[in-house]
Amino acid sequence: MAAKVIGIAGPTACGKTALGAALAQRYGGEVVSVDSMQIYRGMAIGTAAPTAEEMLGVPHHMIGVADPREQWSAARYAAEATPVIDGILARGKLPFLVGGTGLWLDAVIRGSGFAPGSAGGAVRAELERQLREGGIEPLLAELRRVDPVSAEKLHPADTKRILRALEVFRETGETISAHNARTRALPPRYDAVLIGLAYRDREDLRRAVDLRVDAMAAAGLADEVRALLQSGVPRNATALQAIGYKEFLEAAQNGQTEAEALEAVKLHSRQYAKRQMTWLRHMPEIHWIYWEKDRDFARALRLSTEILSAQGLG
RNA sequence: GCCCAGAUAGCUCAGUUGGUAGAGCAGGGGACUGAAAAUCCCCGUGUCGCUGGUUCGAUUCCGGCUCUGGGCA
Repeated sequence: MAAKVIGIAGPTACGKTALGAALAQRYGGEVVSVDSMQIYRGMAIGTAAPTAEEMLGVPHHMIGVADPREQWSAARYAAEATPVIDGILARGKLPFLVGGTGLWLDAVIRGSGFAPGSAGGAVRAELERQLREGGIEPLLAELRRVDPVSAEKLHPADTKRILRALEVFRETGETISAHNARTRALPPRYDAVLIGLAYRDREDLRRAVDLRVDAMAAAGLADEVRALLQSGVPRNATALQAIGYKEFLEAAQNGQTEAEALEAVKLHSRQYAKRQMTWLRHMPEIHWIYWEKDRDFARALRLSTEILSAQGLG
């Protein structure tokens, strides 16, 4: 029987961090962040990583563990987070997986099911060269030949996934569609109880995002971005694709003000939240808790414990 | 007060040699298995400022009015 873990998901700025820490405190658990940008060091402000006070004395893992010059992936994350989760379980405690990166959450719970090959690899580099020189058509034709199922599903403009599909086939001889079908059928590594947190009204989300971004600015986001650049993080690093960072790089290039950069951060955060909701909505096993106008934290806590005890926890 | 230019989708604007209109952005929906805070796809009816006139027919042409820029007083 797979071990039980709790997952807390939801769009950005909806209070996952606070709820996760409070629940972990109540249940004597530990928090594992599931966030593709909080893993990088030196990005606490812009990624809204929990502060010491916000952690409520609960141990938090997988925050600030990576060099921002590195490129982490969902697979790398799953490989590193799994022993951490198992360690928590071995100590007889309950792991709370808290974060907004849907794919990563999925990946840890499922157990690493990724096929080999990755950005920076030799096969990928070769594919990227072919794309540059011949365009997508020949590659798409190749994919149609070796993996018609994937070719049918992918839009011709989705070069990232077309390349990845070819990469998997070249690396392993198995098509990515066959690989995915096979790993999907495997039992998940953990038995996860998923709680989703979201705003009932989109306008409330918007307000929360605006407030948070203003708070980040007041906390010194601009300085944090500068410090990252000064420490030698290249502008094209994955870490600097994070919302809250890339906008400052762009603003500097276009001669825009910090205020304009912050407006872009707010806009991109809203659009990101929408994409997160799209991802989470297709997971039917999530138990949703919606914030009403009053954003009643005590109620969210109560509903959460009800969900958990219904699942035989607590 | 006079002259000129503009007034079209939430915003910025294009367009219709007269047959009721379309881009970008915003917004909405979706996809997603080693870049995922990434990447990709789909979705455009709105008194064409108001009001008269010409016309079979006006958002388009003409007159008046209102508003907004700019210029002259």
